[in-house]
Amino acid sequence: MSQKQLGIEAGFDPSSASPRMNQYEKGKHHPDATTVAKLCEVLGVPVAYLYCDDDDLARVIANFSKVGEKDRKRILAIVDTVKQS
Amino acid sequence: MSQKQLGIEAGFDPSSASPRMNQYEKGKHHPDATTVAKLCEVLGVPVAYLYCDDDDLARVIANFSKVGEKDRKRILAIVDTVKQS
DNA sequence: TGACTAAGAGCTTCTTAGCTT
DNA sequence: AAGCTAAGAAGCTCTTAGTCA
Repeated sequence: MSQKQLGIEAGFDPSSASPRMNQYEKGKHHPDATTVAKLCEVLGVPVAYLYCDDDDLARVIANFSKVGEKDRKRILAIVDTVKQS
Repeated sequence: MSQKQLGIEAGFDPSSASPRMNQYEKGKHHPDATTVAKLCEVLGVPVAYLYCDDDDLARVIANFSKVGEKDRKRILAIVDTVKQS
């Protein structure tokens, strides 16, 4: 998928979708939270995944919604063993 | 902790920390990603947690770094059973 | 066709100077 | 002290117009 096409599918004005996406990808400008959410939806990635710098946690975020109900409950049972402060 | 104090600890100019934080909390203005990261660091919350609208996944994100090494590996083993596309 | 960039119009936030509880 | 707001200064992005491979 081209930069331009991704922007168009995220709802950008088609006439400026190409430079806009390029400015984001090259780090010249930064998309706001709403724009990030739209791009993630098009790409099928959870927004939280982008804001995660722990590789292990990133794997969990990316796949949590794809595991079965039983496995989700097993994971929740594990994290719920943590003592709340 | 006061709004002002939180902003100061995140590195804002003390003379404008109070209105800035208030504008964020009341939704008048929106902090950029760098600012969000600093505020999360002060609050001890993973940034990914804020960008998560799935309550179950939010619990996992909030506590993943607090479970023991053995349990982290158990969780990773579960999510790694998902077939990659 | 697709990736990329400069420059300015337009829009947003940050700061100042307050008021209110 | 803490929460909150208006309004302008300061800063950023979005659009236009274009180049390069």
